[in-house]
Amino acid sequence: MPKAALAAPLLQDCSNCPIRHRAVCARCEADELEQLDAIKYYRTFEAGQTIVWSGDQMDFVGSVVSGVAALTQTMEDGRRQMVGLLLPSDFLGRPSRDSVTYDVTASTDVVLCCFRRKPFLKLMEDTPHVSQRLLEMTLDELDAAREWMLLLGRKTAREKIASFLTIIARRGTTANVVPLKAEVAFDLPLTREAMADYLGLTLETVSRQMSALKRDGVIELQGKRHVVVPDFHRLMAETGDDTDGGLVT
Amino acid sequence: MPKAALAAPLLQDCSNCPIRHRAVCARCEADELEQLDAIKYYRTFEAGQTIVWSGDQMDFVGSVVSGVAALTQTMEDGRRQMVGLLLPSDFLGRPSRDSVTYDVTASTDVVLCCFRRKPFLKLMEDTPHVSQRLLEMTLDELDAAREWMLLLGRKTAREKIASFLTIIARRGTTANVVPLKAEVAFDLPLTREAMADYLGLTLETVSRQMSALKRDGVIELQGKRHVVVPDFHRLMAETGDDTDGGLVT
DNA sequence: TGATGGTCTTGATCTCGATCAATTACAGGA
DNA sequence: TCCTGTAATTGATCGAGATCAAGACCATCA
Repeated sequence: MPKAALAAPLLQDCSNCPIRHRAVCARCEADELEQLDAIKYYRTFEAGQTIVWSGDQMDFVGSVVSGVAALTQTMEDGRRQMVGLLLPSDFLGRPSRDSVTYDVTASTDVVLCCFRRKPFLKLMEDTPHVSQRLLEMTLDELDAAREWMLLLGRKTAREKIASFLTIIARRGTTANVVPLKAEVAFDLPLTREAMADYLGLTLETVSRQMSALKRDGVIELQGKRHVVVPDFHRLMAETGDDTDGGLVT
Repeated sequence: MPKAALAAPLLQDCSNCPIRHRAVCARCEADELEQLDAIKYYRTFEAGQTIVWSGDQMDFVGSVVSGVAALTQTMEDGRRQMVGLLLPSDFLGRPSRDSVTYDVTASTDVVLCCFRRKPFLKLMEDTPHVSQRLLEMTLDELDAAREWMLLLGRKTAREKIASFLTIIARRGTTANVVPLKAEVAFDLPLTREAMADYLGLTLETVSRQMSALKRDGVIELQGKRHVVVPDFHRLMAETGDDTDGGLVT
C-alpha cells in the first residue's frame, strides 16, 4: 500500500484559535483569514449525538477540531455501513450542495469549526487556492475510499480488523508519520459496533477477531479501548496489504 | 437513494472533436479552448489492455471519449477489487500527482482524450473554473464511492447484482435521465468476472444470481451481454435501496 | 451493597456465498 | 466442418461469518 503524502489540511495552526486557516493561502493570508473569521463559528457535540441527518439541509461546511465523527449510510431494514470517518483536521460538507445523503454522527465528543456555506462558496470563487486545496483533500479522501472498498469487498474478517488498527494507529497517534519503531499504542475511538459498521462485519465477529489477535500476541488490550501493538510490522503483515517499501509520508 | 444532479462533465461538446472543452469556462471560453487544444492528444486502447499500472508514472490526465475503463486494486495473492468504473465523459487522473495506486484497464475498446499533466496543472492555476469543476466531479465520484461501499459491505449477492444493473441502466443508456418508463434495455460493458470484481463476489455467484433474476422474470437475457428489464421498478425493488422519490436527475 | 443498563465476550448453530469441478455455448481459425 | 480457447452456466460441497443466545464486565446510582 504505497501511501503518498497527504495534502495538508484545509485549516491549520494559527495563534488564536484551535483551528487555523494559514494553510489556505500562502500568498494572501491576512485577507483570507479575515474573510474566514467573519463567517466562522464553533459547534460542539456529545458522543452519540447526530450532527446532520441524511437528507437534511446543511447550511455549513467545516472541519473537525477535536474528536471523531462518522458518516453512515442506512438501508430501510436497518443495515448500516460507515462510509467516512472524520478525524481532527478533516473537512466536512460540500460547499456547493445543501444536503447530504448520509448521517453524520459524533463517535466521541466533537468540536466542529464551521463556516456558513454560502459565504464560504463565495470565498472559494474569489480565492482559487481554497478550491485547489479542497480538491486535493477530496482526492485524498477518494483514495482512502478506494482502499476501503478493497477492504470491504475482498478482505477476511481478520485482515479487516488488522487493517483498521493500522489505520487508527497511523492517523490517531503520531500525526501522519508512520512509526518505524516497533511498539505503538493508541485508544480506539469507536465501539465494537461502530467498528463493525466500518468494516462490514457484525460486532460479534469484530470481538472474536480482536480476541484472536490478542490470543496470537499481535495486539494487547488494556481495558476495552486501549490497544498496544508490540510489533507494528507483525500487525501490518496481517492486513493483506503490501508490506514492502511504500512507507513514505 | 436520493440522486442529486451530477455536475456537468469537465469537457463538453465542441464542434471539431468528440470531446469538448466548452463547459470548462463559460467566461473565457475561447482562450481556454486554445490552451487546452495545445496540450491535447488522443490515445486508443483495445479491450483488455492496461492503460496504467499501479505505481507507474502517469504524465497525463484526461477523460473517456468512448468505451469503458476500470480502476482495480489487487492484493499480493491475486484477490482483485474494482474501485472505479469510468464511462464516457468521466475524468481520469490526478493533476497534482504523477502516479496512481491502482491499475487502469480498458474493459472495452477505449478512446481517451489526454492532456499533458504539467501544463494542465498550470492551466488549473490560471483558470479557477477548471479546478472548481474538477472539485465538483471529484465530489460526485466520492458520493458514488460511498454508495458502492454500502453495496460492498452490506448488500446480499442478489441486491448487488440488481444494484449494478440499475447503475448501468442509468448511466449506460439514456444519458443520466432516469427512465420512468417501465422497460429498459442495455448492453453489459463488463464480463461476469469484471462484474464480480466490481461487486466483491465470485464470477460463479454473479452468474447464478443473473440466472435467478432471469428465472424470476426480473430481467431477460438476449445472448450473454444484452439485458432487457421489462419493469424497471421491479428491478429497483431488488436493490435494497430506497425506492421512494429520489428520482431526480 | 445491590440494582441497572450499556458494552463486550463467548458459545452453538445455521446460511450464504466461496470453492472445486464439469459441462455448455459460442466465436474465430484452419 | 471440426478444432481450440474463452466466457458462461450449473452442480456438489465446504467454510467463514451471521445469527441466536447466554454471560461477563464495569460504571453509575440509589
